[in-house]
Parts: sequence; C-alpha cells; structure tokens
Amino acid sequence: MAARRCRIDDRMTLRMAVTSFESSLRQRCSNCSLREICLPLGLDAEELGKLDQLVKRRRRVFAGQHLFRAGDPLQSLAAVRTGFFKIYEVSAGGHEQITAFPMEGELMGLDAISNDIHRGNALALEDSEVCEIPFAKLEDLLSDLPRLQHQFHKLLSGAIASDHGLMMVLGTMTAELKVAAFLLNLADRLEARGQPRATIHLPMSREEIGNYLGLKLETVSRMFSKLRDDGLIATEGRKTEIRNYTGLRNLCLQGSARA
Amino acid sequence: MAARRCRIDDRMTLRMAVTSFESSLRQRCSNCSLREICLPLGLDAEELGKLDQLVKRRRRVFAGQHLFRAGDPLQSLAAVRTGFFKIYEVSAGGHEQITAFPMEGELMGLDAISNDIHRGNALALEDSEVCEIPFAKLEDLLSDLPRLQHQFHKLLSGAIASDHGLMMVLGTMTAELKVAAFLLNLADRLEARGQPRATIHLPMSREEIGNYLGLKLETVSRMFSKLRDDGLIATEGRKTEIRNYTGLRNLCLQGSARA
DNA sequence: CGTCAATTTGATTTGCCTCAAATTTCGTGG
DNA sequence: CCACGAAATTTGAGGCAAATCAAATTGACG
Repeated sequence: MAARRCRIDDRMTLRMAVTSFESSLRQRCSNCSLREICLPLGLDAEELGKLDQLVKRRRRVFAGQHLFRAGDPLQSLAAVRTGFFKIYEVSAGGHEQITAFPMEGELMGLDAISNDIHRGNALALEDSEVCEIPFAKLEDLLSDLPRLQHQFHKLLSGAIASDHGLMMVLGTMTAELKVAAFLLNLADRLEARGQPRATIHLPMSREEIGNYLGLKLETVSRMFSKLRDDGLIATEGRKTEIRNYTGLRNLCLQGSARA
Repeated sequence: MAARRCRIDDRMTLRMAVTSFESSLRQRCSNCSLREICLPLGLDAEELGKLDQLVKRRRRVFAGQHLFRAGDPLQSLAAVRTGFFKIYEVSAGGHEQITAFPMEGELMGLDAISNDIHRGNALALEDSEVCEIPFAKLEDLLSDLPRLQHQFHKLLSGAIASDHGLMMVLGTMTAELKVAAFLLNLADRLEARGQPRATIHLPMSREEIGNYLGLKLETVSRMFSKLRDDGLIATEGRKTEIRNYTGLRNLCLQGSARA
C-alpha cells in the first residue's frame, strides 16, 4: 500500500513517481467512460470513431489535487475513469458544501454548462484518472448523432434526479438514516459497476461525509458505531463492510415512513 | 378574489367555470415560455416558426390538480406560463418531499428524461397555465438548431445548479436562515421576470414551505414571526412583503460564514 | 354566520451540536 | 523495521435549536 492521502495541493513531486505505476495497475477498461456509456446505443464504427476523436488523452489527477475550481471557465466535462472525487461549492459566506462524490464512470462539471463557468471545485480524494471531453466539440457531435444527443440528455437528467434523491435524504432523514442511506448509495453505485457492493473503501473522511449529509463529524462517527453495534455493518478504519444489506435498506424505508 | 385553494383532485366542476375567466385576465405574454427563453438566441423567422409548431396548445391546470404524477411516462416537458406549482416526490417509505416550486417561465419534468418516467408529481398551487412541449419532437428540433440545443443544455445544467443551491441551504443553514433564503430566492425569481420583488404572494402553506426546507410548519411560522419582529419582512396572511432586502441578504451571508 | 383548516404562540422534549479527552491510524524519519 | 508526532476517529458530558405536544387565534368558504 503506497501513500494514499496528500494535503499539499497541485504540486506533487516525488509522489507522482511513486503513484504513477500504481494507477497503471488499475487499468481495466480499454477505453474511456464516454464510449462505455454509449455502447448500448448501437453506434456504428464510424460513429464510435468520431467519439474517440473527441476524447482527449486521459489525464491523471493525484490525491489532493484539483481537476477544476469554481470560477474556471468550462472547457471540458470530465468523466472519472478510476478513483474518487469530491465536488464542493463555497457559499458567499465562505462555507464549504460537498455536493457529490463522483466515482468511476460518472461525469463532473455538468452544472457549469449553464453559464460556462464552474460552480464547483473538483478535488481528487485518491489518485485518479479522468477523460476530458471538450464540451463545444461534444455539442457539435451531438447534433450529428441523435442517439448520442438523447443519451446526453438522459445523463443530465439523471444528475437532476440523483440530486433530488439527496435532497430527500437531507430533508427527511435522521442522522442514523442519513449515514445508512449514504452507505447504501455507495454500495449500489459500486454494484452497478460490477464491483462487490459489500466492501466499501470510503476515500473520504468523517468530516467530509458529515458535510455532505448535513451532520457533524462526531455524529457521523457515532452513527457508524451504532450501525456496527447493531450488526448492520463492520468497520475497520475507512474500510467498511455491509453485513446486512437488506437490514440497512429496511432501516431506510421504515425510517422515512412517517413524518 | 375568487376561490384559491382546492383539495379535491382532478375533478373540478363548477370551479372550472368560475376560474376560467379569471386566468384569462393574466395573459400578458403573447407566446409560450419556450419561445421567450429562445428570444435572445437571434433565431430567424423560419426557426421561430418551427419552434411554434412544436408547442402544443396551452393547457390550463386548476389549483389542486396534478399536471403529471410520478410513474407517468414522459411525453412532454411543461413550461409554466402563469401560476405556481409544487413538485414533490414520494419515497419508498411514503414520505413526501417537495423538490421545487416552479413558477412562470420555468420548466417541469426535466428529471424524467433519464428514464422516460416522471419521478415527481406536479401539483398546481393556484390556477395555472402551462405550455406542453413534446419531448421527442423537441429533441428532433434540437439536432437541427444548434443554438437551441445549446440553450436546452444550459437549461438542464441550470436545474442542476439550482438544486445544488438548495442543497447548500438544506445542509448549512439554521431555520431562520433557511426561511430568509427561501424568501430571497422567490424575490429574485420574481424580479428576473420583471415583477416587483418586494411583494410576494406565497401560494404554498407553511407546511409545504417547511417540507421544502426540512423544517416543521411551526418552526417556519416562528421564523416568519421573527423576521417580521426584526423588521425585515411584513406579513399579512400569505402575502409577504420584503421590507429590508439587503438586511435579509446580509443575514444569509453572515449566517453561513462559519460552520 | 358557522365550521373547518391554517396559522400563530406557548411549554416541554429530544436529537444533534459543542466542547473535551482518549484512542487509533497514518506518514515520516530514525 | 520500529518509533515518533500529527491527524483522524471514537467516545463522553452537557447545551441548544428545532421537534413535539398543545392550545388559542385567524382566516377561508359554504
């Protein structure tokens, strides 16, 4: 296990060498996420070719580095190939709020299209790889490929839908349920990517989880302990194992039953 | 002032006659919201013509009626022409969560594109009028009109951005600040539509505001009273007047300063 | 004018936050 | 490889903001 966390921002030196071979081990899919997303569309070879041309070379982002910051002009959307990010926004009053934890296969920067400027900051929580997709070129391509256009709309719409899911968590759940829902959400997303849903790595701190869920870090920790004591999960540092998936899910369901 | 609220759902009878002429008084803009949205694009006459063909006849939705419900297949997006809606989702556990209060010029149903089925329920809070935009036809048109396509992407992206704004409110603010932010948000949206921002009508109940903000109705009421006692707003039933706009805004800013 | 729902206000409880300390984990250098 | 220091996490005690319970008041509509 090489080094994993890093606070110095945007100027990695020796760490780069150390971790560069590490991430090379992770290359599983032979192509970028955007193309993967489009595989079910039945595009022909020519169309797929256009898609490939669009995607710039993969880019590596080390733990603690920003891929983009609030205020940056939108040039490219970024699809996470490997690793984990956090997206956070800073309010006028200076408060940080994490709005998402994008993982493999998920797009970042969609909210920037509205005014061509990034609202959020994208910070790599672990050494990661992204595919950058120049947005202007993507839009050109979308006009030519209606099925791809439709898929892109689904993607944007899906982002709205998942934000609504989070709003429901924030608005209706107690601390215990919020944490349970958070773990279930991660488990489900892992499973959707063919990874085992029971074992979750959690590259983010308790404080970051709490920020995301509208809780304090101590409360998050207490709820992890409670879920552990109730036999629903097992914890070993940041490695979390879901011991009773249906139990967790039932907890969330009955919890939001009345209010 | 004719009747304003109604609980009987989807079977209005005499009310229809009473209120039908009432909403006819409100016709201010001569065309649909979609076209208005596209005015700054500099489309030529032919393009505008295509746009007009797309939009089905305006549809009236009476207070208490649903325009669509969760589970309905997505056929059309709907732009609010006049009136006010609430969009709410129901969790598996049966809890209702309001995710938005769309008003004039705002689109509903964007989150349904992701899987062609509405997640949310759209309920008219007052007698309203919408323009329905068949989504399949809209996508066809977008391929032909790149500027319109871009505008549509901005619209979707803007929905994501505004959801993030709400998440920040839910995650970081106290009850008082949530209510203040809610009123400011309404005021700003009114102003963006050329209406006076100081006078807000509030077609939703305290309970609905509380649901939206993650508070109980009693708390919402208390915070209205507090803002009133502090001279920031004046209340007269559901008619709310902003007496000190900058004061309200400063309250929100300093409030989220540290956490 | 009477009924019922919505809102306001008050009293009390509670869940989460705050403050504080102990413990574990992790990165670094010996 | 081990030991050290810093940061993250866990756990405890007490306080506070918002929820809950309850009652009075206002307002809407037949």
